[in-house]
Amino acid sequence: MKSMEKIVSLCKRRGFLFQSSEIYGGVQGCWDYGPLGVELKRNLKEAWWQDMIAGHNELLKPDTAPSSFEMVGLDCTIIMHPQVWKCSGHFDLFHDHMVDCKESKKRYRFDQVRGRWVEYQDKKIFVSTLAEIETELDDVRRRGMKFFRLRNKDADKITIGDESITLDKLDSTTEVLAPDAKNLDTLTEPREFNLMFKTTLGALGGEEDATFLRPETAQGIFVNFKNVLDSSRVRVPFGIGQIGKSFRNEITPRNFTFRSREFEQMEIEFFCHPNQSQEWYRYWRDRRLNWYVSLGLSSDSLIMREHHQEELAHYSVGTADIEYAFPFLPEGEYGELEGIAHRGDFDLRSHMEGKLDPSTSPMTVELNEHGKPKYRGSGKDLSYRDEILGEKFVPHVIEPSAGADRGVLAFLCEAFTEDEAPDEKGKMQTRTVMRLHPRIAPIKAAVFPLVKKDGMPEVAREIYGDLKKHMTVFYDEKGAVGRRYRRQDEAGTPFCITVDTETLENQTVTVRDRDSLEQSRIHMDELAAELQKRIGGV
RNA sequence: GCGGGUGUAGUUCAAUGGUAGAACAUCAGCUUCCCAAGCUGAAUACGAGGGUUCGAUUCCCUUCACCCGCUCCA
Repeated sequence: MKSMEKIVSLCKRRGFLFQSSEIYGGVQGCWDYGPLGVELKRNLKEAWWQDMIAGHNELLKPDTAPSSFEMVGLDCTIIMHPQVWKCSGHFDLFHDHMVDCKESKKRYRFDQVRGRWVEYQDKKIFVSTLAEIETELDDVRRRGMKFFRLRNKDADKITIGDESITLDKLDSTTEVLAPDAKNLDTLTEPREFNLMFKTTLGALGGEEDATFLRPETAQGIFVNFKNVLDSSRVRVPFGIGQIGKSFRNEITPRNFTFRSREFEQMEIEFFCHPNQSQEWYRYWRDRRLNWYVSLGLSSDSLIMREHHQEELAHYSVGTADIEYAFPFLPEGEYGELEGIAHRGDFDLRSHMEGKLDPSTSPMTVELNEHGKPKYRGSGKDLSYRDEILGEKFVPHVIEPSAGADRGVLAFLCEAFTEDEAPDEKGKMQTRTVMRLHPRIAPIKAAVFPLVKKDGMPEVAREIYGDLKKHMTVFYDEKGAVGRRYRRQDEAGTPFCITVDTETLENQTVTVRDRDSLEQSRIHMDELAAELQKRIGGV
């Protein structure tokens, strides 16, 4: 049985994950990687970088891709110019105003709750509802009548306002019947929930120097688009990848590292011709799903969830989430590992012209009450000139955005297995094994002398030293060999190399496989090559 | 942010208004030729702050963290 409790406890016990600042009681939503965890996470990030960026061959067209393409990397700062977040839309989106209902204890986005004025005799109240647009009027009528204790036959005695308006357009909430309340005036004052971490540039900085820790790494790529074009001779279609920390002040961090306040992203912004964006979207969506499977996530536990048309910004051809059946979720529910979004030209154009209004088509710059751009863009030309087509255009963007910490968590959950094997007394013992893919396993191989005598430790140490030049290895000569095997099972080490009597005679060692428990005999000199073959990847 | 629950050793759990125990894990030694064996020994814990009390890990308050449900999740 995979329980989150067991996984969390193993992570702590073996040094995969610790709570941040634990000796002071911990900090909500912050987690540290221990000695094993840091290797696992590094391996995952390196596998991503290798498979997406460094190892990409721009000369060959992948089978399923519309054409060949280039990939380059980037590493941007966490603190950026404040205007970046205004034009990206994060400044507005992350400054939600929320109200709490004192009666129902529910919380609502202030600008998302709508309703109508309802009048009966001398009394006028504002009935709010979360119902869909189509059923909104009926819901307001029903709740309004209930409030005034009217029967169906009295339906015409109340007057319902023609206009459906949101709470933020009201002067006060004292006459408001909250969506889940029976009484009036149960809402608190709207309060700001700032989901971005505010910080200050410069030691003496005041409010005008305020900026934010980035809530995503993507914007660093967009604002460097021109720099990359000018310096690296890449041509559309091409992608820019980045791995780095991002910060979101989550209201309710929970579920171990799944929703952390400080987390690491692995993002690609892929720039292509608008006419080809749909094909590229499908290519990246399928390729990214396969990547997780190739590293050992079971396809039964993964789903690709395409967002419905109504969830999409109008400029987007599609957005899909790759989701994993985390053990802390109820049966049949999935948590997001990665989102692949078609972003059109929203980002590049917003950084050129000023923040666009995504609800307009074609998109125009969002204006303030004076008819000026609400947030001014950089004014720099971020379009692309295709010399072959003789065409100038703003590329469309496909964004595969993965959470590194969520990936690590998914692989930990997937790897955790318990099986039962009889010990030498015939008593059943539980064996805990982390079946991590050899490519991401923190330790690739452990080296043991079978016993701590007869010159076996000396030979084993020599092998250890040689292997260390090629991969992460672990040396252990303490206690019974069975116990040492079990320890490595919990760490997810795929191979254990044991020096025995035969080694002293013919220089062969046994290689024990973590999953099959099978042992094969290999000559010492071939060990590094053989292990690298079995680990796969690069 | 709301409601409920839980905080004791590295882990999983006991007990107690007056000296805090166990199992496994860890370390040292002996033993050991292939899957958590055995023997001997060792180290290690009451989340934090305040209050009540002669005395608090235990009772009370506050706080922090974790778990469950709601809420939120661009």
